[in-house]
Amino acid sequence: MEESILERFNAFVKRRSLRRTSQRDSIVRSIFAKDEHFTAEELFDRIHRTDSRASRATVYRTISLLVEAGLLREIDLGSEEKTYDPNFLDKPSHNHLVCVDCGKVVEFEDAHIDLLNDCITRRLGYRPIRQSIHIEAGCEQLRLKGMCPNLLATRLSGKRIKKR
Amino acid sequence: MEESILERFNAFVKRRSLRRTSQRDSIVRSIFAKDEHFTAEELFDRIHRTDSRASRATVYRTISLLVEAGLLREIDLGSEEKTYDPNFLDKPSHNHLVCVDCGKVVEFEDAHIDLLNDCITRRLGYRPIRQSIHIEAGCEQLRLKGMCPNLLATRLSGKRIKKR
DNA sequence: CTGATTGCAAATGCTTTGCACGCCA
DNA sequence: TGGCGTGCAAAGCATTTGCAATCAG
Repeated sequence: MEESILERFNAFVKRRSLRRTSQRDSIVRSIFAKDEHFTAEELFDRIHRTDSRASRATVYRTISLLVEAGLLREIDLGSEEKTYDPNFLDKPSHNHLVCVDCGKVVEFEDAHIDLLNDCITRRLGYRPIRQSIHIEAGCEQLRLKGMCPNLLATRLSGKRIKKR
Repeated sequence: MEESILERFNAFVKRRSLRRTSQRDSIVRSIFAKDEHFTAEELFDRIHRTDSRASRATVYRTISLLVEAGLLREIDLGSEEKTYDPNFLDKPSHNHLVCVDCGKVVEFEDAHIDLLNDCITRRLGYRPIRQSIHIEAGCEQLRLKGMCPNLLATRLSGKRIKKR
């Protein structure tokens, strides 16, 4: 799975007369080893926690290349930093729900929504290209039972949820 | 119309034991005199082109206050800087379509979309709070007739359309 | 070989903040 | 009068860029 993405990236690199390097390979592998969203800084940390090595600048530059290649997408989760989503190859038209209580991000696809958005776009006189839905919602569990497992997990992991 | 918003802001200011100042008044008036989206920097320029005076810091600080007061909303139009939308008081649940050709932003509301999003949110086990749809689309006119009036207007006005 | 790539540090650009002075209540 | 508010410049931060050394093809 990851290998095929690496191959696609290398094909892109060749097509553009760029060069394959160990840093680029490491970065691409690191990104697609998980299905998690990440910021540039988080990716830089993740890479440094393994044997691989790549400078901050190279991480930023490779992310840009991946976005240009269409293998990675920048998404808006409401955080200050740019966030990237490696899951658009599997789910080309998914959307995001962010829990305001625990910060958990849920990905979802919905054909009805896609169709409706397409209709709206055409009715406005435009040609649909891309659409994304950002839902902010609260834990139903937290409201009903007074607690939410993700909230707990989030606190324990010390993950910060920055709000704009 | 703008006056009533100013009144609401001043009520908010009083409720929080803050103070009414000429700078805050000017900034609020300037924002709600138009229905245009803006960045902090654009607002700062706009204010300085009139008789009013307010420092950059005060502009930023007042924008934050307005967002806290629920009178202004931060939106994501894909630009690098934070963009603000003064139209949520009139249209509490509108969305944005951005034309990739000319950068024009079209606001639209749709009850079907809102309902569908609510259903999706509940089906995922969450309590709906807020949802926003971001549509990127192309000028149908440009494709069919080879030109788009907004594209021309945009170029003449020298407005820059930054892409992320 | 030759030009692309990397790493470093410096530069950017938007936004926030510390501080002294001024002004609203 | 007591603070809150303002303006200025400095600080912060994520991201980008210039440049010399290095490396891929």
